[in-house]
Amino acid sequence: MDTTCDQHGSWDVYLKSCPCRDVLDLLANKWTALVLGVLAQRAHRFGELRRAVGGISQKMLTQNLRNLERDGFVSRKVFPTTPPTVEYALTPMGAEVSAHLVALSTWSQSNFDRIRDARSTYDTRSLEPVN
Amino acid sequence: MDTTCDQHGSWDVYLKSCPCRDVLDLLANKWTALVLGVLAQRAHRFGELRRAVGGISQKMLTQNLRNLERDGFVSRKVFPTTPPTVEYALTPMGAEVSAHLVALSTWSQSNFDRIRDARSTYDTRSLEPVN
DNA sequence: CTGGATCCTGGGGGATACTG
DNA sequence: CAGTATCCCCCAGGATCCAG
Repeated sequence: MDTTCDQHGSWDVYLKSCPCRDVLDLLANKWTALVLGVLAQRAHRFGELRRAVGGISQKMLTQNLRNLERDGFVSRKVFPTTPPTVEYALTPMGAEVSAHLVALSTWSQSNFDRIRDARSTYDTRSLEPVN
Repeated sequence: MDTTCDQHGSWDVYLKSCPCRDVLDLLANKWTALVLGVLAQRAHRFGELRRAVGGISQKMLTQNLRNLERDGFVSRKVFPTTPPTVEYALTPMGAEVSAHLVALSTWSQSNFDRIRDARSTYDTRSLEPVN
């Protein structure tokens, strides 16, 4: 069928309705790599995290953290102080994935020059007619 | 400033308007990991690719392939046959990133059981009041 | 077969205001 | 400080039709 993959605990993410698509969607999210990347350095409080990930809105950060917490990538510890203190950290499982994601964002940083070149090549090429 | 990062060819993806955010957005896309994952096995024609990545629409596949081609991750070779034949393949740079992305989707597959557990724990916990 | 062009809807995601 | 709730807009993305 379409949704079952197989019965032995192995899934094929290339199938349309494979349940682990959810996980991949979460990990391959606009913000996830950055959030987990920051948490990979050390635990952060909410406001810290918000400032460390430039441009993320409060709503999106909350939403992402909830999802990451639900799937077991992030732990949320509340200290009953006033004003409230909440600390987010990676779980062991979160550390595993963050390694891959950090590799990705690091790669993007250090290879951006090659990509700029590729873009300008592509853009100029699409202007010239067949020559 | 906010957008410049530094002047020596190094960028900080954690800054709001860092240009390599574009790249990360492309790579951390719902479909990119799957498309590059399929192409990592061998070159594919458009229809093949569409069928290999279950659930992707023709529009999204085209769009993704254009972006991936523009940034130099995928090559597009047209054979002047009738009906037209177009073959997509990874560039060397595409092979580099696909390695990271494949690692990610593979991880999602093989650890989905742990995530299922984390979810059910989270869901049942949120039902119980403080005990 | 490989796409481009169009129409249209759902929800992603920002801004703002309010609570504990 | 760390959220939740609401309003609302915009566009990602599916469906459909058409073309080389």
